[in-house]
Amino acid sequence: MGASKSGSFSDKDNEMATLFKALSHPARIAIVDYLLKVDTCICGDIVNELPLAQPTISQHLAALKNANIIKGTIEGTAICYCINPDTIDKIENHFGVIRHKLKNKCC
Amino acid sequence: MGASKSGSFSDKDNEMATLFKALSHPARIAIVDYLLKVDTCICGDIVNELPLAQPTISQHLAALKNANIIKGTIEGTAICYCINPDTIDKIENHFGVIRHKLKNKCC
DNA sequence: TTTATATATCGTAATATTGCAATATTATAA
DNA sequence: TTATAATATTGCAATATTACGATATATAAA
Repeated sequence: MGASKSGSFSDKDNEMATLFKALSHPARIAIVDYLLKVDTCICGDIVNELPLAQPTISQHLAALKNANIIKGTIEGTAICYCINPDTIDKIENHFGVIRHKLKNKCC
Repeated sequence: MGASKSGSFSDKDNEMATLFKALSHPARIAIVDYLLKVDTCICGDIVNELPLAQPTISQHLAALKNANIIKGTIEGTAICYCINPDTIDKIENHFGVIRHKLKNKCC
C-alpha cells in the first residue's frame, strides 16, 4: 500500500488535515500573504509575483479554493480571488482550543 | 521537474509551509489530539489508539518532532511525547495576523 | 468575426509521501 | 549475559504532489 488511510480517521481530523495540506506549500502561503497585501486581487498579478509558471499557480489557486481558504469571483476577463474569513476563523479556533487544553498541562 | 521549488520562497513562507505540512495528515492531527487528551503520553498508547502499524506511527511522530510540534523525552524504555506550546503559539499568531489584516478588507 | 487577454485543463515527468514487514536499536528486568 | 519491551530504521511498493509545455476556454475589445 502507500496511500493515506483517511477513511480510518474522524471527519474532524480529516477536515483539519485537508485545511493544513492546502497551506503546506510555500507558494500557497505566499499567495495568501499576497492576497492580504493587495486590495485588488487578480490572478495575473500573482503570476508576476511568484517564480512559478501560470498553470502551476492556477493549480495552487485551485487547491486553496478547493479547501475554502480563498474564493474567487469572475471580474471580466480576470478573476478576483480573496481570502475566506470563515475558514481562517475555523483554523484559528482549532489552535485556540489546543492552547486552552495545554493551559492545564505541562511536560 | 516536479519537486517543490522551496528555494524560491522566503524563509518565513517555507517555515510556515513546513509547519502546516506536519499537520497535513489525519493521523498526525489525531496524535496531537491524543496528546492533549491523556496525561502520560507514551508512544505505545498511540499505537493502540490509531489504526496504523507501529513503524508508521513512529514515522508520523518523527515528522511532528521534526517540525517542533511535539517533543519527546526518554522515560525508561518508553518515550514521553508532548506538545510544544511555543510552536502552537507561533501558528496561532500567524492566523491572528491574518485575521487582523482581514479586518480592514472585504471582497 | 477576429484578436488579444486571463485563466483553466490536459498530459506527463520528477519527486515526495504513506504504509508496512522485517530488522535494528536501546533500555530495563531476570 | 539473556531475555523482554518500546521505539526507530531500512527497504520497497502504492499513491500523491509538484511543475510546466501545450492547449483549451471564456470574456472583452477592435
